[in-house]
Amino acid sequence: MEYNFSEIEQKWQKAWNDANAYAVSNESDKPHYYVLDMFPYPSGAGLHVGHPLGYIASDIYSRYKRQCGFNVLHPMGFDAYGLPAEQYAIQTGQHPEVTTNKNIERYISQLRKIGFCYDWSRAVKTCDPQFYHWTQWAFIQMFNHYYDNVAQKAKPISELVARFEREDPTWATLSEREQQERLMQYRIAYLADTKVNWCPELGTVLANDEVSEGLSVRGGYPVEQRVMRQWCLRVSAYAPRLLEGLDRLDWTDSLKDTQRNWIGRSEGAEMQFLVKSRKSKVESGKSKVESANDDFPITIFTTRADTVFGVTFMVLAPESEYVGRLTTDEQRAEVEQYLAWVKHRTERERIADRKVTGVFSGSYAINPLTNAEIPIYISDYVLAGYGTGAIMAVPAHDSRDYAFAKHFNLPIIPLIEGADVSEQSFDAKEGKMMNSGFLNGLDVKDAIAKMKEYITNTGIGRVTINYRLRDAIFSRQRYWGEPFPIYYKDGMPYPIPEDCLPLELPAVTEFKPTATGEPPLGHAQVWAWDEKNKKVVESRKSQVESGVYPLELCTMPGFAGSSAYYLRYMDPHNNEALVSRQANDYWQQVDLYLGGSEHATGHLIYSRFWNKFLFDLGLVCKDEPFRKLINQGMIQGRSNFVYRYIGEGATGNLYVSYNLINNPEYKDKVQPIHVDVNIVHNDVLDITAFRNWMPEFKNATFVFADGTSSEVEDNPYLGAAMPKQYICGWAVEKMSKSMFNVVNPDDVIANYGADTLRLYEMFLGPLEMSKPWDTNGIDGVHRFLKKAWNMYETVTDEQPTKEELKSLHKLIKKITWDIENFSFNTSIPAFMIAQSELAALKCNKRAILEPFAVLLAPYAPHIAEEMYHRCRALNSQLSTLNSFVIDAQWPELNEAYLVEDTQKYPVQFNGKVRFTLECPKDTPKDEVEKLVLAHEDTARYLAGNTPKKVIVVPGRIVNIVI
RNA sequence: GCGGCAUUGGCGGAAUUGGUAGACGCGCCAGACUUAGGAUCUGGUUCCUACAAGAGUGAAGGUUCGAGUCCUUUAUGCCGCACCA
Repeated sequence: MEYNFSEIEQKWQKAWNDANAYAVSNESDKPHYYVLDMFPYPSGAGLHVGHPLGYIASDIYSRYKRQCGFNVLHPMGFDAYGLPAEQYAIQTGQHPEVTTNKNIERYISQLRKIGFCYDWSRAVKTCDPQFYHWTQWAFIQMFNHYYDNVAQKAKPISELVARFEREDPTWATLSEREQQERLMQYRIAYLADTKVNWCPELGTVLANDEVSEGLSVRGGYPVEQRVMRQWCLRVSAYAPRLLEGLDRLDWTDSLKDTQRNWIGRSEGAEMQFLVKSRKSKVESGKSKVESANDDFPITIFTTRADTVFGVTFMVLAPESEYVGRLTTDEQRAEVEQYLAWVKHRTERERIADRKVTGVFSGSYAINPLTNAEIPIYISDYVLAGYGTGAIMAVPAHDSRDYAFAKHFNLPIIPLIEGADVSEQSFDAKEGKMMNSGFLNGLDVKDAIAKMKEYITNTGIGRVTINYRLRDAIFSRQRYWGEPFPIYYKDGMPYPIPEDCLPLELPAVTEFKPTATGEPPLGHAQVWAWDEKNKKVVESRKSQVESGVYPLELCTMPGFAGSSAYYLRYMDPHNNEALVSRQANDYWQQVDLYLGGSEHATGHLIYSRFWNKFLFDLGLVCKDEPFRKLINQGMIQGRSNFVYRYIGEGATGNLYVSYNLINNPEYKDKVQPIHVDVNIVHNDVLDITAFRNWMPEFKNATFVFADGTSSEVEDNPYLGAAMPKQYICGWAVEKMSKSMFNVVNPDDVIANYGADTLRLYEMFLGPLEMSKPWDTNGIDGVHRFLKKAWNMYETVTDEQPTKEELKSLHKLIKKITWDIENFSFNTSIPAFMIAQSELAALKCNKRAILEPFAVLLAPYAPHIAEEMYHRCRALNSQLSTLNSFVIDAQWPELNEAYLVEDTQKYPVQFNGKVRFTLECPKDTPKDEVEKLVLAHEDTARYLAGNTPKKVIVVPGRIVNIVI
């Protein structure tokens, strides 16, 4: 019987669907297991073969866990808010919701064809009001909480208010507005004027992880710096816990390192440098006596406290609050010119052009250790966002300070013995100190410690830890995102009551910013908050009636919806809470999370932050969301090329086969042209399809692999002509439309079936590695399924032989190990070997074939399901379609057959194998040694010598050193 | 600059704890069956070599009875971060 994959796959997909076979309950006596894929953004291009790689792996693991008796939560959903749908809306006027829903439909139909065991009843999409209800709700909680740095957890803002009332007598004297402004500095979700990444082309701000090398990650448009009033999330407050939490996670080291790097903890010290009042300096006798009151301290952060003796100047970031205060009248014009220049530079220019720039402020500070007067400069190599935005410059031991000192001709004092700083700085933290007062002679590490002690004792500073991680900017001047549940009264933000959620995204007809430069929500007719009646009303009413206030016009960024979606799957239809206590207690956390490593510094930080916040509020039971995480590699494209002849007499119509392009007559006379990989099979071009592909190839002629141009080979037999082969070249490139190398899983499924696609994606290589999609091997995998299928032609109830059982048990052991270790690629060879062994034994016994199908089921569920039922059909009582492979338990290992009764020991003399000793498998090491020495071959090879050493390895080998 | 990962036949890749390197698949070669076909089956296929023998996991050292695997140095490629004080 033919392996009719499309019939089998359709039959079982329908059966699973009709029986609701993969619906999961929150109430079960079984142990729980939660397997999650990073949900996709449904792009207009649909899925290509790279997308399902991780989904297939997680599906295999889910099915396996289910077969092992676990209650497995394995959901899928859609990250539905995002820029592409909105950009498309701006261009076409098509509402993003329409486009998004269309794309989601397409994704679902593509995913269904691959045969995943998702519980579709739990599907979520972030743009659904029932879903973003809880995104908005979480935001309100963040607004209503502050981070208590002593307790290291979030606490209600009311507690902070109570503390102010109790401890701060000035609190009561503040106006409502002043109080609110003060609280704003503590809230976890807060409004602040911050320097943001502004992308003029997209008309919105972007978070740091959404910008790469001065360009937006989506679209690649230039990004500039701007100060704007924005919603921010106090992610930085959680930096210590985000860092420390990594130690308890089962993630790869590289991903943990990426996060550690991004969080960027550095131990150091803050120190105060007193700025000499310039007035008293410039003119001491003339005006009234300017006292030391005019002196003020600037705080700097350093990790090299040991180098204070070498500080010869200071540098402030151009955005530093001290700049205005420090600039002297004489320097003001120059400073302002510099500030203007810095401001107009885009981030990209700043990165590309790293020449030394800066300006003297006119002021001097006092080095607290040497009492030397040191000039204060302003330069954009000091970042406002890191540390205090001010540094002490040690040119001898910091390369950036060194370059600056050389440029401005500032003194350089070497502090480490033997360090030559005439050409470059000595940055390494090693060596013995000199020119450093009481630090002289100490090793750098000891000097740092001693200086920290000194700083603490004298009170000129304090030991502190600095983090690179910054607060997340949470406002987007965009339409297609979650609206903020916030309205403004007297310019101050207030959350709308929780029982009024969700605050639904209003309809608009224009997706561009308004004429006055407001975000697109400014176009909404109905977008104002009636405080008394607790409802959204027409925008214009806020102008006239009292009690009606404008609503926030920004929306939330993409990561808002994806930060807690894994919790929602636990309890997706709950209208009372994000997730019920009971559901959360049952599922606990995501046991296995699969997705790309590109989310390392975005989604995976934000999710952990969000989860920790909810944990602080006692709403979730685990403080980390994802216990084990695996990054699947990217699937690159494998492009194919034809080679157009452009040499002498070229007509532009002649294409040379790849194997010939280095021949003298064609070398450097051909031009590679991308050809659609879908009309190439195993690098052989389908000539007819090529001619029909595009008009310019309609009259194409070829030099075929054999070097001739005639399309028909002389045929010694009568009849049909033999088509000749044109070989294409290839290269690994990004999978994209313009390279004509996009492979759609639908096409693979149509030609080979979903089971072949699943198996082949796994066979391609290790899950975590990047690899090109190369269809050349797919036939081999498909052939395996066909051969396996043929074994189920007739199934008998005969007793299996020992050999057959051994083959099966070897397979059970291997597949179990593979799945537990996510080594899916090595399973396919194991199946192939077992299949060929069983076929050689002509095995058609149910006792073997039924477990074989069970083992295959996670990888190729449709064919396995059919095989399984063919086995069960032997017994008519079991032949109903109501039981599925998923009900069958993973086969138990039978140790008796797994291991051979005898063990073979290859015996080596000085590394060369001379004979093989066979003995009972449990023979102890020293017994093996005795048997080897007693062997007749041993005596022959020893030839009277005594062996120096006999090594019996627990595995197999016996090594004799003569 | 800092951090991480990789490097094995013509190709993708196996080798799970340091123990017969090259599993399995592709491709290629030979054969079988066939009114020749992009079907199926069988055998072969790291390199060098007529054989025997030898060499061999980017390179060079080291540890070990034994190294693709561990250590040191180094080369190349990929990824992440980057005036982070």
